[in-house]
Amino acid sequence: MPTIYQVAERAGVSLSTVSRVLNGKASVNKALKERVDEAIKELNYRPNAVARSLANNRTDSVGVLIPKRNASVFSETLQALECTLRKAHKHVVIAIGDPGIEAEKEAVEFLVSRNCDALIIDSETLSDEYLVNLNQTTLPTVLLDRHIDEIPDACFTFNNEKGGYLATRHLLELGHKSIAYLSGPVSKAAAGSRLTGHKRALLEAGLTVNPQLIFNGDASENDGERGLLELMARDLPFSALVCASDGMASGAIGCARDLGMRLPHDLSIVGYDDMLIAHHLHPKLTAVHHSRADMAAIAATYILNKVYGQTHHIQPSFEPSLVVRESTLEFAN
Amino acid sequence: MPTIYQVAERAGVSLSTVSRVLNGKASVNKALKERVDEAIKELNYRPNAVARSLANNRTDSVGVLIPKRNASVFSETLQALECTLRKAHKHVVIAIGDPGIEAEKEAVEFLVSRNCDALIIDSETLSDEYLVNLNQTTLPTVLLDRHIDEIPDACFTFNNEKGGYLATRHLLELGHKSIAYLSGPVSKAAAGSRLTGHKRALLEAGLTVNPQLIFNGDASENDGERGLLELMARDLPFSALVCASDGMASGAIGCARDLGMRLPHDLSIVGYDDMLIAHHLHPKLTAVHHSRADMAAIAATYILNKVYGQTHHIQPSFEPSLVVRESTLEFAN
DNA sequence: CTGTTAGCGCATTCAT
DNA sequence: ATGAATGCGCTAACAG
Repeated sequence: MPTIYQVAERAGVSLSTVSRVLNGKASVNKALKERVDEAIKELNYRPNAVARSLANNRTDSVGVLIPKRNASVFSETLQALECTLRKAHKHVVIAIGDPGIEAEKEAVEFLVSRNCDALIIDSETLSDEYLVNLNQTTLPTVLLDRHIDEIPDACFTFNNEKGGYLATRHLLELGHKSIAYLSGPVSKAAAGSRLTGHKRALLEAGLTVNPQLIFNGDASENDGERGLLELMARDLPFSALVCASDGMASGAIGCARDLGMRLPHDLSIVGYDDMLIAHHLHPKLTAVHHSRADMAAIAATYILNKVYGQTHHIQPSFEPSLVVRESTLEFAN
Repeated sequence: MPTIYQVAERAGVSLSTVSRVLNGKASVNKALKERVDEAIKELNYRPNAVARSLANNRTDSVGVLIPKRNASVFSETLQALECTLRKAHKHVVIAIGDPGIEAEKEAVEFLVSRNCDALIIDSETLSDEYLVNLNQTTLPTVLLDRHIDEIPDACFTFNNEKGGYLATRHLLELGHKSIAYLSGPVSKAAAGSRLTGHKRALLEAGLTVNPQLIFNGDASENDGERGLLELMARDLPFSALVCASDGMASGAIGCARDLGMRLPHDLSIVGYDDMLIAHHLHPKLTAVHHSRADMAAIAATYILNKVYGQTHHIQPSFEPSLVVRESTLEFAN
């Protein structure tokens, strides 16, 4: 590997001059510049990124912490991040969080020890305090799918309330009057907001919120099944079901089929997230969709602006929308 | 950030001594070592990875080129790679290949320019020649899911022939005599091998290979549907169908259902890959399974051994296996 | 076993 | 506009 010295020698200039044409900040005599460019080509010179990093205290890398969980979210997020960052000549160093707060802290440590210029973190388990501190004292950090009051600018979240609202309103518009709800853990903001949106739609339509029609579970397929069974055991009739995740919807669909129900005739179901499986379920799942890719791209752009002084335009919001497929049907009395 | 000098000063030793206790290669007087350790703790010193890289010409990073395609493969591969590399204190820099040979070359260039110590490449489009040259002249490189004769050690592939064989034998064991086959592009080694395995199973069972029962398509869902329709149009009865990918199986299942067939009674179907969707399809898909995670982990371990002089044991092979679910049934005449 | 010294390749003062 | 000198933080000879 040739160094900047050899380029300088071949071009008959000092290394400072080479450095200048390389970085293009200071101006250089045209003739010299050409000689340098030629030398660079002849030697097939490539600047050494490590040396450059040491000299200017910057690695042009951003660390991404992302948990294992589901494949769709994982790949959509990562692909969007990498794509927008690489276009800006930044590289992404990944750390995949094993579950557990200690493991995630370790992963962050790892990223920090790698001298990343910034961090993009998708974590539910790390504490607010830790993240705020990280962002303020160690490294510029942005958060995916999470909100912390102290650092609003660094947080990117979906409008879950609206998503919950859209799901339920769709069912209402189809004429359903009795709508059950399979909720994720309300201790998590996202699940709570979705439920809030659901209730708002109900109230707006002049209906009342009946707690007997709401099941609280985690977001798993298993709890989708459990939830449907329990709701039916409560013996309150309902013709439609909103699931706070595609996984729950999948579980509910399987359960309904086992119970001999015909879908969507006997029960309309809407899911949430619109991941790959929504399309593969039968009937194909009507679901609330939001784009992780958009969120990731915007978060990355924010980093580009803030940390690297670029000035991309940031489109401010990404709203959920409803994708209507085959799992919902007009209410037929 | 404290430097090694400050640690040396505080401990009252030279920076070499600090470096020695840090790297633990040369031996250091116990008392001195303790003073150094203490100073490190007091200052909360962290060695600067960039400076270290510059000094020893090594970044402890491995570049991973992986194409966009499907989420399951993407995340499974990446997670396994990252996990095994991070345990060894190596970090992974990712480049996600946009389709196209030029884009992938650019991505490799990007990784190389980042001074990765090694490359792990999952690409179908880059030419053998390019990859061999890369591995031999630029950087140690391993290939995922691809074989090149010139560099056998650097290639990690599945036993696709066996997988195709297993799929068909399963059907034969269930009593099926007339088995159709939806093939991926036979120009690709993997698809070709699977088909070869299918034929071997047929021949072994004393049956003949009927080209009329074989459809050649890409691996897409669409071609699953197209394939089934075309096979049926050929008017040769068959009671079972092997699909060379889960995607094709998904398409075939949807198509069969649209045709009013009852699955698996009217047609047994087996898929290949056993990705997430296999579980979500209805009926749940019986499929050939192989572990991308295992392959990725082994490839990473190979790098650890070869590039970083570690001596992990490499379990030599990862064989496909058949996961029987609900989409195959005994042949009932 | 320990300290001194000289790079690793580049960016960046500071003179000129 | 150009070149010489210095330093980024660390490792690795080398000498003692």
